[in-house]
Amino acid sequence: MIVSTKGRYALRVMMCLAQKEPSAYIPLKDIAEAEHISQKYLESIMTTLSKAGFVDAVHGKGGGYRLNRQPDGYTIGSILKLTEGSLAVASCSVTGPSACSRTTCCEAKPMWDRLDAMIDGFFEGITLADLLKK
Amino acid sequence: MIVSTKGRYALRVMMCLAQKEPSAYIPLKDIAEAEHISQKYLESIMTTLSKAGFVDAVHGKGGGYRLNRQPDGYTIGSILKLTEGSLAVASCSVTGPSACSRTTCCEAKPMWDRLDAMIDGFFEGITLADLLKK
DNA sequence: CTTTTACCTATTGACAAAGTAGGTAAATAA
DNA sequence: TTATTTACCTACTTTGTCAATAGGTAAAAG
Repeated sequence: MIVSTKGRYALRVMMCLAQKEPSAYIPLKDIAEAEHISQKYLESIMTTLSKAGFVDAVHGKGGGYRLNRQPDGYTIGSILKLTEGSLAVASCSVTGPSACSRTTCCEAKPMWDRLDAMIDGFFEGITLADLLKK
Repeated sequence: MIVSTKGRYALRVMMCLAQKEPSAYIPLKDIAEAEHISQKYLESIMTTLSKAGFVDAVHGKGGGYRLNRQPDGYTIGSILKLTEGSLAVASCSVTGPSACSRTTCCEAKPMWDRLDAMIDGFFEGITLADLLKK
């Protein structure tokens, strides 16, 4: 499973916001209820989206979250990469401490890399607006 | 991460066997040592491969495992699907008890399905022989 | 100054992945 | 026949991540 609930919830939330009045701020509570997601869990996702500049957040009464771009300004890839951290298919393609030690000699690595690139291209070629059209 | 060690180990083992004398039986111990995989852990993987008819297994002295087809008779997809169970990208595309309850109404489902099909095509289009050529 | 909201730091529970332990059954060589 | 080598089987432990929970603090508006 490449995409966990975190990424899928993020997608749903963004789609939810995209269907609201663009200027309106929607409180987290409302989003959680509409999407049947735990309010507390959703908090961490919204914070991620907010810190990355994907949504505007406003405190206090009348506050909440809203998109700060048109729906076609968000690729699915950007949302998923932000919330999932990585979309790597196998740890072979990962760099850093959890990287595969065989990276330099593994015959399969070019295959993993090709697939990673393919998946990246797939998600970068779809925007929120595309999903809403259906 | 779509592919765990189980699937990656299975790939390596199959590639290892493909490079041996086709008629020879290779003991599990030798494979484990050559690939630096825990002998006990590898057992469960070999059993899966054997039961599915991907390799021949022979007990006793002089026994072990060997491929029963040419390397181009194994697609990477068949090996991964066998050992990983499923290559589904999101639980949206899974059927059964762990399936996503929104399946019928989720706007994103067609996207997951398209990606799943793409990944399946990718892995089914590569054989063991292809990997060995590199 | 009270309410509403976002934001922050832990902790818990569930579950699967990864690896371990200790046996049984089959086949061969001696 | 007997000892050895091997595959096969069942269960357990460890580890780590995901998903969710708990209990606060800071900002903004009425």
